[in-house]
Amino acid sequence: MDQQLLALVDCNSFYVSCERLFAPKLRNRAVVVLSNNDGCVVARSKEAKKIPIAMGVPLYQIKEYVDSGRVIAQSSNYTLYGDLSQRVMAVLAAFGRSQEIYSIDECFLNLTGDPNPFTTMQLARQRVAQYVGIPVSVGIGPTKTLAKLASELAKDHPLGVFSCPSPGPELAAILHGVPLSDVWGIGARIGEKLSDWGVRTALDLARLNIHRMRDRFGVTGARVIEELRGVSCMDLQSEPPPKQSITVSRSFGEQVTERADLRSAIATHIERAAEKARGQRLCATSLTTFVERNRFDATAPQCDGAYTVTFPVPTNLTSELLATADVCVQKLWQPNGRWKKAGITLLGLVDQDAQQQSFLDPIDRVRAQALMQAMDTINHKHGRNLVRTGTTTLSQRWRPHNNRCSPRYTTCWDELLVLP
DNA sequence: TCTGGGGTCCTAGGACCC
DNA sequence: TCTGGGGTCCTAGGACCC
Repeated sequence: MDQQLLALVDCNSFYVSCERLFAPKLRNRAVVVLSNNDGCVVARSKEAKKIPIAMGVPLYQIKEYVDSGRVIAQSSNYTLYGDLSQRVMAVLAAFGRSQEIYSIDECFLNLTGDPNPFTTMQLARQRVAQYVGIPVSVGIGPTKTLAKLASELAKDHPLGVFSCPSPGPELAAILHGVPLSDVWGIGARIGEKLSDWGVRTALDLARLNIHRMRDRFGVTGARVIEELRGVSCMDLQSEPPPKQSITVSRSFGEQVTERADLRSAIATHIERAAEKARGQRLCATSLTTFVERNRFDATAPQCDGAYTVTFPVPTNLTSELLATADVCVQKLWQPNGRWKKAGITLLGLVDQDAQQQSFLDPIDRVRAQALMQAMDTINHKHGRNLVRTGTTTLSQRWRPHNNRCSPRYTTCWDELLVLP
């Protein structure tokens, strides 16, 4: 069995690269792509990173750069990015045994057994550039975490591909140069706490006592250490796992205080989510509506809230989902509320086609059992071939303990047939 | 004045059941 | 007055990712 070998392919400044395909004047310039309402920066070109412009900064904070022409700010076009992403992924799929599409601009490839992984990835890079026109960086390593880390190093590498050495002094030297915050899975919070322990670099983390990490940060923390040591804890998933939730949310352009405005926004989000669910052939068991105040405004009254409605039968029908809007608004609205954001999440997703099945299964089971009993009894008594027919109805059973309903099936026998 | 949107996983604690 | 322990389900909240 070959030692596992993975590659992480990452599109460079993906949204900016997409925009550059159709606007050559954006090349070699500092470019940023903005979020939905042109609110803040969600992508930066290499030149913009150098200035530096931080990820996520609001547009007004870099207004001077934009006004002076030093930085070009571009509105986003997610349909375009989604389309180009599919093309990039399709080209890359041919270069590994299997592929896991991790995000819109990244995928893992399984290179296990490839005698020349570095050459293969150089070719992959060329092909993507040739067929789609998007520049990519490739990191190669024995675990996802190391491949990811290598892909960051690849961005500064002239060949655009970087291969992680096997665990040993050479790898240790590399990890020593990587700040903790660049390690996949270590965010701001955990990074800060680890810093208090004197852990500053990826090497410090790889050498940390794993039990200490496990006690303080759980299994996810311990996994990061193992992966940095070359022990794979995260498998490549070539089949995308089934979706668990669908969210639609938006910030308001300006604060909302009116009940009707809140209802209107929620209704719009529900309609959009219903479309998404039907598009993916999924039905929801529950719908959560949430509202938030402006978290940057300390004077805003506390009016955050969430309310969940559970459906007796999973649904993706706009009308059925929309019917919950009024009760949600009623629960969440308050006289002095000033809201900045509203959204809805569909949860408990089940396959639309399988849903029909699971809905019928219990009925069939009940019916079949009752039928067999009835037939046994009658046929035993009368020595004849008898069978009963009837209707099965679905009703709800209230569960006070968790404020939910569960389905109840009732069968009503109404006919006695004699079989020939 | 102006600050995105969509996900996942893990854990702790409460309620319930046997 | 005494009043178990183990398992499961559910939810809220925290942390992370792109």
